[in-house]
Amino acid sequence: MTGTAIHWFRRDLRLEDNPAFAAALESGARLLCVYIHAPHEEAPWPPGAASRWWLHHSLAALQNVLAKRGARLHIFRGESRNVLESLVRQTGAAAVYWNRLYEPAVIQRDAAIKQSLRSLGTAAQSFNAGLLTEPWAIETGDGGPYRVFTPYWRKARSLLQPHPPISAPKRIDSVEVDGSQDLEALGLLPRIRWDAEFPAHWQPGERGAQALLRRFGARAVSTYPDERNRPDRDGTSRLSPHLHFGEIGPRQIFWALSQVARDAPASSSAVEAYVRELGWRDFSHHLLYHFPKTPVESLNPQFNTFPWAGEDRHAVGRWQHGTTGVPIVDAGMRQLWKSGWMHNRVRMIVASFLTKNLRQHWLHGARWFWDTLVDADLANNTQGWQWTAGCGADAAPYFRVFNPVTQGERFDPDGDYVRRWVPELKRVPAPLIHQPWIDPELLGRTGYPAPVVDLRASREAALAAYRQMRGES
DNA sequence: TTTTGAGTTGTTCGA
DNA sequence: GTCGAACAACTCAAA
Repeated sequence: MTGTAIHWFRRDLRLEDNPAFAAALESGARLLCVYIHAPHEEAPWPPGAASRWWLHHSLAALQNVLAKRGARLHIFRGESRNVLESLVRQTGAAAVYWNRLYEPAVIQRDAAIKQSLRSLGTAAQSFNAGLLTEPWAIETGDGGPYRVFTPYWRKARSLLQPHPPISAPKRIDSVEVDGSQDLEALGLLPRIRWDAEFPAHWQPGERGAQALLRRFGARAVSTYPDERNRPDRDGTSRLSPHLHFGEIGPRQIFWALSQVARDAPASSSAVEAYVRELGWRDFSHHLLYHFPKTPVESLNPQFNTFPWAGEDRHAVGRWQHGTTGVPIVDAGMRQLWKSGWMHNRVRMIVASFLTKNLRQHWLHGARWFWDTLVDADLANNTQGWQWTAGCGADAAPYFRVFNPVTQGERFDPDGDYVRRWVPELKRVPAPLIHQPWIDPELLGRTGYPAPVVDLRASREAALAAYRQMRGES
């Protein structure tokens, strides 16, 4: 055994197919496992409340699997750089290993840490554990970044090969140091217990991720292309929060689903459809890396003159709490509040409603999602909101305003999704469930509010606003 | 350099 | 009920 190495866990909270962790073990050194809580270093987007809930339970799960293999997860708080340098001094560690992240602030921090460790004579090595392909590895013919998904994906997909995952170690030869904190001391759990229902929906940690992947690969993936649009069904993988925290990596998923397609060729086009969604996740990171201002600025500068309606706290509040009087919107917002997650189809509907019907700036929506989603991810959240608002890369054309009644009737045809999350409407029959206001007497009996805006008039106002912006530029 | 083909997820209207 | 066209040009990426 030669010396000590540090593995710095960040958002790679798994043991299987963890390249940095595997390299640290491979080095033959004894291993010090570290997590450093430093949310201020992710400013201006420190983890939101739902993310913190997830992180708490994911770290607890990681502590358990490490303990079973003879290692302890050391938890610290403070400045990442100070903590790491102090640990290097204490242990005489020859190397620090970690997996890369792609948020602008974190990239800067990590670059500085890498440089300072090396200047102290400590090796610092980083790896890719979180993406199929890293942002700088895909270039246009001119050597620039892509702004359109389809050519991006053609290129990226052509370079992609499935690789079997690196196995988790059975036994870890570990090092321990003093000064580690209790997980509870990080204060990640909410003081007001709005997370009461979360455990019924989620199992944070690597085991939970693997269980979902097995279930998805065995059954759901074959019907994914159609079912993924149905919020009333359980047709999606629900892997997004696990991916965000690195409890599973996209390359593990790609490998597992490639095996499914190999064994059952009929499912291969469905597998391809899902892998393409992993491609969108990569593409979001590609855009965030090359356009680092997009978390706070529209990618399309024309939108700097867009006539937003001005912040309407009342309307935004009703949107946040699911009392807009538009059933599919309210169902989505309440699903988000109660479970920390919202079906993707419904995310588009509620985002279109906020940015177009209420004409509120997309950042109001992005910030609420950031605080309430267990899968809140800066790259995906930014791109998703900019796409819907029409100001992002490859964005929806301006005239594409979702009609929540039509969307409800098409994708929640029996109204089951609405009834599940909006119990006031439990007894409203299918023909009216997505527009109960057309029967005022029925609406009165339910106690459900009338719509906060007129759908037709607000759609026209949104289109007029876009025309105005384009006329000015 | 210029040209060309193409572009996640929709809605409305009129035939 | 179903179908196709209009909605708006514009920018991207590659030949």
